[in-house]
Amino acid sequence: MTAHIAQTTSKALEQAEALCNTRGTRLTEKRRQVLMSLLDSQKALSAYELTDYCRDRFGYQLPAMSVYRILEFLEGETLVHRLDLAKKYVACSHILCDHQHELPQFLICKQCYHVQEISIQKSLMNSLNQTVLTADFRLASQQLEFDCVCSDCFV
Amino acid sequence: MTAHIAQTTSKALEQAEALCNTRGTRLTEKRRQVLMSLLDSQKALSAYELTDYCRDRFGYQLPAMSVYRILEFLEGETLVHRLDLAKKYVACSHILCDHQHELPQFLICKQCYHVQEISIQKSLMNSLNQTVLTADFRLASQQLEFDCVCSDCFV
DNA sequence: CGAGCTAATGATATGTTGTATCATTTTTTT
DNA sequence: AAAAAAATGATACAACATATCATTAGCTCG
Repeated sequence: MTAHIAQTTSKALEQAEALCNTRGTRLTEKRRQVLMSLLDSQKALSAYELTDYCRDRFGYQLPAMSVYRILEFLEGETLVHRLDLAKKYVACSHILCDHQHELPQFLICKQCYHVQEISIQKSLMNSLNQTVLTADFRLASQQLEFDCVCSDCFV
Repeated sequence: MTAHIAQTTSKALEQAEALCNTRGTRLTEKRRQVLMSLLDSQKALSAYELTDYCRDRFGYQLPAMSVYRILEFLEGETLVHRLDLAKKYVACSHILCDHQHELPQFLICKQCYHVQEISIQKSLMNSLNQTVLTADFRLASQQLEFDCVCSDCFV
């Protein structure tokens, strides 16, 4: 039943499953399918786009409510990131790495929703945190998002 | 009919009106009221919150559609900024200044929606732009927004 | 094994933010 | 005052999201 899957996708799914097992959570069939969709689509998708994607790919309509719950689960397992700015979701680009990562930052192309997960230098983040502190605020999260245009979309 | 207005608010409104006049646009009564609401509330408000604010303050229900149009106008005049992250709107904090400003950055308290308009050092912005370029993206705007917690809300 | 519990999913309703479109009113122009 | 342009109102609807209750699938333990 599982149609063609890119090799990295299938490896990532294995890894994701293993990770869930060690944590005593379950990567159910539907959760797996949502994650697979995000991995394969190679870009950020909204919850409703995911219901479409599942319909097209797996031949059944996954209710939006379920998608939201599944995304919430996957986010809790750090397999997926929610992008506030785009109101979309992406697969974590580090599922296949076994080492721990810094908090990610995201560059989101507001034209095509390609997402690049980067890591901003410590010194830059320090300056930024310092600047924010000076104004008597604190960053709510070190996981920043930036509205961008990618090189493909830049005229 | 105009209830109590803080002095800075009334000065800002004057300045805003003058600015519109020189540009050949009109700061109509409703536009004035929306701007006044944002100035007085001292925090970011959503379009729908503004309809409530107007109802409470001016005794009539300004339709959401009108609020959106008015906000669009005010944004065009740089009297108001739209905050994507918060999906809310704030009065520009520089209405009373007569000089030109750098592009603003915003620190938004995600608890109480107090907004601080700051200006990030050139060097920091340069580094950031450089980092983004390295990933083959460009910032869509230099007007950045950061999800924050303000000192009042920070436990 | 099967009754009972928990976790996961489905179905439905509703809330929030925002846009599209057409009608009406107000203001400006001539 | 008539015609044109600008602003506002009314209505419908789209996209994203949450709340709540019903149902189903999996697990546990006598």
